[in-house]
Amino acid sequence: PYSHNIFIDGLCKQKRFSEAICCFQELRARKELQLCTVTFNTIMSGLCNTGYVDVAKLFVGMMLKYGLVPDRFSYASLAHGLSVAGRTEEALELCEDMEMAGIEPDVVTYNILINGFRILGLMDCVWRLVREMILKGLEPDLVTYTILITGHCESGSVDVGMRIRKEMLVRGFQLNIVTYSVLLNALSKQGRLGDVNQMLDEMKTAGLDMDIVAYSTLIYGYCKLGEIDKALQVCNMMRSKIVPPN
RNA sequence: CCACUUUAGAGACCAU
Repeated sequence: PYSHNIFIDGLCKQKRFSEAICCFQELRARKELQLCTVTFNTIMSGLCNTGYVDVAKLFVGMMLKYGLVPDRFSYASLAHGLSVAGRTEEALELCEDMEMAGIEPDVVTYNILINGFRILGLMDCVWRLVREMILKGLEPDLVTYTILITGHCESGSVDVGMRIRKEMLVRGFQLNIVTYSVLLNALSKQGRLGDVNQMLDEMKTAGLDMDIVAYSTLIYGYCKLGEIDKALQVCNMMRSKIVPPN
């Protein structure tokens, strides 16, 4: 029953928007299949992830004409598009509109905005939002923490990043491969081989599988650390495994 | 271990 949405999503994810929109128009012309909010969300999300936020916004007007109301997915897609474009203030306003429309911000909403301010390097705004979400009874999740670590590592304080990692462990969070990749990247850029090895030990203990980004990060990191033989070793290890492409 | 849509990580390439 959702095959048309799945199809449009596939086209969007391959950035084949003209075909996606063709398909969309065809659905629009054929009355028996109803366009629904998900159909619009799929297109908008695809556009937003490709930098066409303003085009995506046009679809909001269109969906309203169809009597469809944007849901939290619609708002999240747009807010994300704005955030990664460095337009986090606009994203913030959009989320306020969402709240006015009766949709409460959730962890994803906050993560999007927090990441937006992280991209702008505004860590004070980042923390302001973290405090705000906690006050609203929302718990920062693994994604939130990863953004925080990324932000601090980027702004030069890998130690703060490591402290947040410790905080996560204390609070019972299992770091995942993304979080470790962030740390590996920052630590090797800082020349902290000892810490890199400690993280690798932790990952092994936790039974985490390396993925393609982690491998690439580690190979690059070892090269930066001057450990070319280690880098080659990782290359060979990677070759002997099946690593899903991204 | 999964079936319609939203959030976090690397490098390379290209452009500037």
